Amino acid sequence: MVQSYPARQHSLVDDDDILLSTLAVPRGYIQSPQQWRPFSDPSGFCRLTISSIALADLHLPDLHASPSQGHPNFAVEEGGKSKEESSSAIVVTHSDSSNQIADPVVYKLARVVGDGIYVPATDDEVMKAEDLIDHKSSLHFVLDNSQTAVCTSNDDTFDQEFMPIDCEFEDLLKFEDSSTQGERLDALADTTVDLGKLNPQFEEVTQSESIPIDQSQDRKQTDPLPGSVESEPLSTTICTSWKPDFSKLKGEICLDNLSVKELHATFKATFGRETSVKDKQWLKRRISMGLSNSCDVSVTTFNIENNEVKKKDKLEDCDNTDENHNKDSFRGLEELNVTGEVKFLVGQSQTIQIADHFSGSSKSGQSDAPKRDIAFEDDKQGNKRVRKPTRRYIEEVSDSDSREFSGRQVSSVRSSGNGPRNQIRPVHNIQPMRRPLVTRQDSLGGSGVEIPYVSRIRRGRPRENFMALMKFQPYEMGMPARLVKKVHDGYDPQSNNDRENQGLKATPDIGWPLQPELGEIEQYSEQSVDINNHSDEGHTDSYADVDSDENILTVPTAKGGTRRKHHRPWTLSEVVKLVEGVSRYGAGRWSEIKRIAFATCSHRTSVDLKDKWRNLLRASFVQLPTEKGVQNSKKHSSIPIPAPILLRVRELAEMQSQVSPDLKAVKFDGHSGRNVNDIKSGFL
DNA sequence: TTTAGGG
DNA sequence: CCCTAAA
Repeated sequence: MVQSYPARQHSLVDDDDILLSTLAVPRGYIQSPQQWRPFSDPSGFCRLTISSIALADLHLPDLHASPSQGHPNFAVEEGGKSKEESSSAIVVTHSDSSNQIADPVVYKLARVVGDGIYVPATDDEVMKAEDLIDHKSSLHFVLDNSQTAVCTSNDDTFDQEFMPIDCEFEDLLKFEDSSTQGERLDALADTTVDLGKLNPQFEEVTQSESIPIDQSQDRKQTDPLPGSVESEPLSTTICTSWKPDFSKLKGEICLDNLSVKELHATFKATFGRETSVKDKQWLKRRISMGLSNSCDVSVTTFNIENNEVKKKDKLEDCDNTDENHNKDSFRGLEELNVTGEVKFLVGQSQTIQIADHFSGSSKSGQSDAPKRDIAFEDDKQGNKRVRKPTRRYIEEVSDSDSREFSGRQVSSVRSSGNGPRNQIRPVHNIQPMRRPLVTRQDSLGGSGVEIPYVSRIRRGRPRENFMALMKFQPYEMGMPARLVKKVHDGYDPQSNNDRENQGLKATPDIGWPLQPELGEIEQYSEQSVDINNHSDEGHTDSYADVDSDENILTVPTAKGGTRRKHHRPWTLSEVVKLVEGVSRYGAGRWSEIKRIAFATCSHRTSVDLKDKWRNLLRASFVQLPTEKGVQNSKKHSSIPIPAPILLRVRELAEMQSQVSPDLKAVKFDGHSGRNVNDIKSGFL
């Protein structure tokens, strides 16, 4: 199948061009002209992956090296009209003269010609760009650690970029139960960086240790939250008027020491709005979330120093709640619509600290040893520190939980799994309350030996959801230059491969640079989060173990019916992601799309994507004529696909000439002329 | 292993 | 979604 669209964007993000493509620019640094959509990732960095521009000679490490001290001004200007044109972009950065510590790196301009060749910008272009930048102050932001950030707010889609909220992490989100919230919040204030959670390899190591026997008890010993936790922030937050004032957020924040009043101030600085909540814990938690922007690295380590863990008693809380905390961060995201600029700022400070934390000891965070050390330091301080439940553990627990939900006890042994997942799946009837040691039965020698399932080392490709983990590990981005360099040099040959796949790629490949025409659809990325929440809420538990055994064939649905276990309805956000993926990579590059856009979805194989696309295609041509809104009348149980998305699908299909002739016939019925602009006006 | 296509 | 052929 022939796909032809201008300057395939992915040429910018392909592995070979890491340096070119993974420019990590603190969010907020880029004024994005209409058609350019910077990537962003939860750590707060944007990846500039613009269809027609590229940055050459980037000193990526340098950019990271001085995160919180000062940044180069960074500006993007658009010179051409359409992205098809060979020369449409100019990118200029220059040192911020107002800040001595400003990053001295000067980024060169480059253009990407249609065929993907990078062409250094001419002096003329550079000058032109600089001129623009100098005279249009709106084009660039001056973001110091203490200066005002200009918010791109609603005219931009920064706020609505895809966040990897759904999929696996959704599951995690749902896994918590309300009884844990109070404690989580408590723990948050002194949470420590949970490395293990962030690094599967670390998991492998640590899981051989004892595992928290009783998780739920610990959770309950803290006081519950004031009931407003989930609802309060929701009500007021709208991103359009969202303008945080970072001038109040300086460097390190120790939320612990703040009074309620100060917390309020911080809150406002963080979220750009007032809060009436007086609960200190809540405030701290909220702010932390806002600041941490879903980075799993626990927020409130803001002033952690030298691996010092302040209160070890709370550490234990943290043990049991870090995953919840993690979820919470996400939930915070969903609710608060926390976006961009906050992330960035905090991403910076966080990054720095974490980098400090690790510099020297863990090259890129991939090797076991350093991490183990760090984690065990905690152990030393906290005597009998209960092992943190690792991500996998959580997954397992949720597995067993949902099994119980569906009224089945799974004791079967899958001695020889057919999929990667089976390799790491413990087979015991896992219950949070009683589980001395997780083992799995192995088929070694056919004798069904029980071994700590931890000991099995992942082979071959890393877990797909590994990237999800890596994503929330901003320290990768903030590593001192030398460390980053190591990565690039393939410092550690052993994990070099992994590193390429996860370390470098995972961090940037998170969001989608949205294309202009897709502006409308972006609406749904946000909305879809809601949809996910609401529609899935009821039976999330059932989903939690979706990637578990096939033993369970059906799951009860909210409506009382049953659904096949392995059928997970596509959420709107997933659909949007898919559409985006297709638009970027082209239909057919399913594995690419899978890897990039659905990195967090361990389900949704590339085949699934393909299938879904096929369906979408069909749907788009079949029901497009029915005009907007009407298609909701479908009796289908699946979610209705909003017309704009379908239109987009059709567009893409036509663009990539993958429209089957018979479908094509349908499309000529008066609406075919509609272009995206029409849609926009019609819908927004 | 990935993709395309049928079931 | 699953399965399989083909690349």
